Amino acid sequence: MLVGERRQKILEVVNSGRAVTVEELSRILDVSPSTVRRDLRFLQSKGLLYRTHGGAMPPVLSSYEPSLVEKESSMVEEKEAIGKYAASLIDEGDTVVIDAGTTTIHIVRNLMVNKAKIVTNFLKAALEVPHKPDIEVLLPGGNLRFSTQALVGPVAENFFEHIRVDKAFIGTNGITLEGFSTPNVLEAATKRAMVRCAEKVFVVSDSTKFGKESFIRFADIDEVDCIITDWHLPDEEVERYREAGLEVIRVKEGGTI
Amino acid sequence: MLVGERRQKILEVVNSGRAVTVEELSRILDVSPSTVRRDLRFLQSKGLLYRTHGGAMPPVLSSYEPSLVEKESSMVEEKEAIGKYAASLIDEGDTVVIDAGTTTIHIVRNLMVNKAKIVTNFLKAALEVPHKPDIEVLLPGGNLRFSTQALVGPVAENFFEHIRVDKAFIGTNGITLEGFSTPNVLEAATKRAMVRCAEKVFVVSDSTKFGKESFIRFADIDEVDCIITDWHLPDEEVERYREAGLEVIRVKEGGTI
DNA sequence: CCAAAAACGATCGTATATAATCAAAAGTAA
DNA sequence: TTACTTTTGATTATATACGATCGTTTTTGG
Repeated sequence: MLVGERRQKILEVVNSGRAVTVEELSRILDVSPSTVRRDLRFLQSKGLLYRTHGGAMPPVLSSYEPSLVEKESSMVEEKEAIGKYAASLIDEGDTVVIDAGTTTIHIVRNLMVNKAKIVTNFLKAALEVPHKPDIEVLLPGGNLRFSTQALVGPVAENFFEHIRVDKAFIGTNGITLEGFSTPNVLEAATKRAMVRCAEKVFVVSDSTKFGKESFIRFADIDEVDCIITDWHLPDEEVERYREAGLEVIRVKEGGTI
Repeated sequence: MLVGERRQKILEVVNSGRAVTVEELSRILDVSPSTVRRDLRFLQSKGLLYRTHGGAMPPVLSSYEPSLVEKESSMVEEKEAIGKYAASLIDEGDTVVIDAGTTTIHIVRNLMVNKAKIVTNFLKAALEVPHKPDIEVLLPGGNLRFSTQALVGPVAENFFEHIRVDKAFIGTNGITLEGFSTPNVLEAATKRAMVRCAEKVFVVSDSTKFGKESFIRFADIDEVDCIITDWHLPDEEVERYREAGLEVIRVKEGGTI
């Protein structure tokens, strides 16, 4: 069997959604474990699977932190509606920070203004900002996290500590009455810096994140001005956050309110 | 049998969906393995099949081979060879700067090391660095230029002024005995900062840039240690730059010297 | 926490595939 | 015919793939 053929078979097995062991692949493909390991290393370097001790699994299942591909596939309509509405809040000439995430990407895709300064630590977003003469895209420096395409670390934090912007749109993995949280320490630190550099802070998040608490808290409830979420969030939940002093906006399908 | 006819038959076999070996094709078509390899090489260069050690397979099956779709710009083979050779100059554990450009992208695609720190102002390159645990990708901040996907401006320059790296690989649009030049003012300033932060400076450029002078000069001839170019550059030209104190490396096709 | 077991990466010798080279053959044009 | 180019197959040095081994790291199960 040819090298490429074999690697293709490995991808078929792994991307069918299940995890597989080195020993198993070695048996199926009739090659030594060494060879299987070499192949897995190669495929991992291309980002096509995730290597774990003893075997491999699809990249989307790689950790408790869902990858971009997976997350983008769930709640897409809701996220798009949220992004569209959030984009409508950006005024001509504004300077705004846009966080990394599967919801925030829809903000830049729906940008309406002709003049603005967009600051983002999200490479995917930076590349999707509409090309207009008076729209400027600024990136902080930092370490690139492959899984989320976000720039993080001390360089990024330092950048945000030295700028002031009109509005920040932040994504999150968990929302409770205590605050907002995310699974990754580095990204949390960056989000914290972004929150602090903005005049007005918006959290954009679909309704499934409410009531969940992730690993690290990056903002207290009173550090955020407004939550933009979708139509599924129940009234009583909205009420609780309003009583805590936040503005809560539930967008309807299509991004209206 | 005519050449075109034979190649057509190869495509029929391969695009029927299965992988095929050189030996098998040699027998079917009744030509030598050398000829089969020549045909396969030709067909691969057209993106019509994917070559793997020992044979070939349809391009759709080789989802891990991205370079098939992008044969857009000129001097692709030369640039790839230059990039491959430049990549081989990066040692384990090095910290290197990689500039934006159509040649430099091939450096990251051919990275061989397992441990390195890659600093680049080129978003496309940052996203194509192989995912390995000890390879770190660092971006300077800055303004994003849409046309080149490069980060430029004062933020980027300031970043490079405050770091030191082992090697820098810089692209250029013009090379004369006076120095190196590029059309855009902002990018020139960034290149200048990159040149100054590196222990050893390599310029990577295909041979068509020699003798041309672009708008802004970003480095004098003595600020660069080595030029890596392709096999088309004539001997007398090489000699001129060597007399000026530069190392000039002409890579052969495939990235060897 | 520790120790046994499993999996790992690195390395090496062997086998195979490949590109580069060259000379012969076949085709082309004068 | 001759001079020239293209195509081909044989040759050879180089590159790549592979499995086995071994010392190290990670996981597991007390």
